Amino acid sequence: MRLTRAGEYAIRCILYLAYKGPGVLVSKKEIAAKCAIPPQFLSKIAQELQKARILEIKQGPKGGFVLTSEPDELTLLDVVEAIIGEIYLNDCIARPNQCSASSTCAVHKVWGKARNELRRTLQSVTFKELAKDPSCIPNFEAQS
Amino acid sequence: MRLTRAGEYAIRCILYLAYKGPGVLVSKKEIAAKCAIPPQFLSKIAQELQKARILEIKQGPKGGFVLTSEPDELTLLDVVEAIIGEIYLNDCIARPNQCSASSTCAVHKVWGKARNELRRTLQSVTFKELAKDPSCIPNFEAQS
DNA sequence: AAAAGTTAGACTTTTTTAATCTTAAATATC
DNA sequence: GATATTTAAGATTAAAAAAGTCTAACTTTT
Repeated sequence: MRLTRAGEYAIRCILYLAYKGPGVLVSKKEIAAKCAIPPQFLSKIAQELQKARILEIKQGPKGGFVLTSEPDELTLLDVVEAIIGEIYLNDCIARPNQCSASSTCAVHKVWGKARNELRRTLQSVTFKELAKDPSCIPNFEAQS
Repeated sequence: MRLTRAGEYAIRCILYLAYKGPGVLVSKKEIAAKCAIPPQFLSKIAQELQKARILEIKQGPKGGFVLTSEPDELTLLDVVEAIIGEIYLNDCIARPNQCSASSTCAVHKVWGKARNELRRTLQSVTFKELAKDPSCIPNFEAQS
């Protein structure tokens, strides 16, 4: 019951872009270095984020990533689910047809509730707020 | 971000025992068959549950498992954490020393909050309540 | 056209989860 | 007490998922 590392990396990456400002192009190299993300792995993550229309990738020299979403509309949930897919806490809820028990079952309901709460909590936080607090990633200030 | 199958099995097993009543001995074979759990895997799960003092294992012929906890004091959280350990939603919260960011970081706080909510929700449900609704596992009634 | 930077998909490695196998131990029944 | 039944406990294997890397191709600036 853990967020994958890819998910954590995605959050860091977007946080960094949000800190730099929407519309500002930042090279992959810089992000990888500042956020301690393996560069190739970052590419894959960025691709997913682009598919979700959270950022845009610009190729060629002077290429990099640009945040296209508005930081005050972009939530933690958006980024997490762009990477790991819609959040489910257990298979029973994720694939109801594979669970032989009824969907009205009491255990089922609890997990459903827990899932909704979790999603709501992650949805309540925007990157605009998060980017205000640069303590989340070290050395945000140093160098460009 | 999913409950492991071992966790789901544990819930089913305890639900079945709670349904039968605390203090009632049920054979491993019966539980495995009714709850669709691989018998050997059930042994391992039961061992963990015994360590957590949720049930007791009785060996020999006429052996099996007995629920030792009171169903109205035993929560979903107890059973889940007996199997998968204390719940954490991300590594950053689970192993603070490995996260280079400060523990006062805003992202950190959100995950901490989400985790607390999740644990609280799972803790709010007892097996006494759950066992009232036998729809969770099929064929509860059939046979002994 | 060349060089710099990124893509995209396949591939490999590592880790985790799931399940099984084997030998041993406990206990009811005869 | 011997035997049959039932579960224990640890090692091992298998499967699945996650993490990361490699390669060849594509874009764009100069």
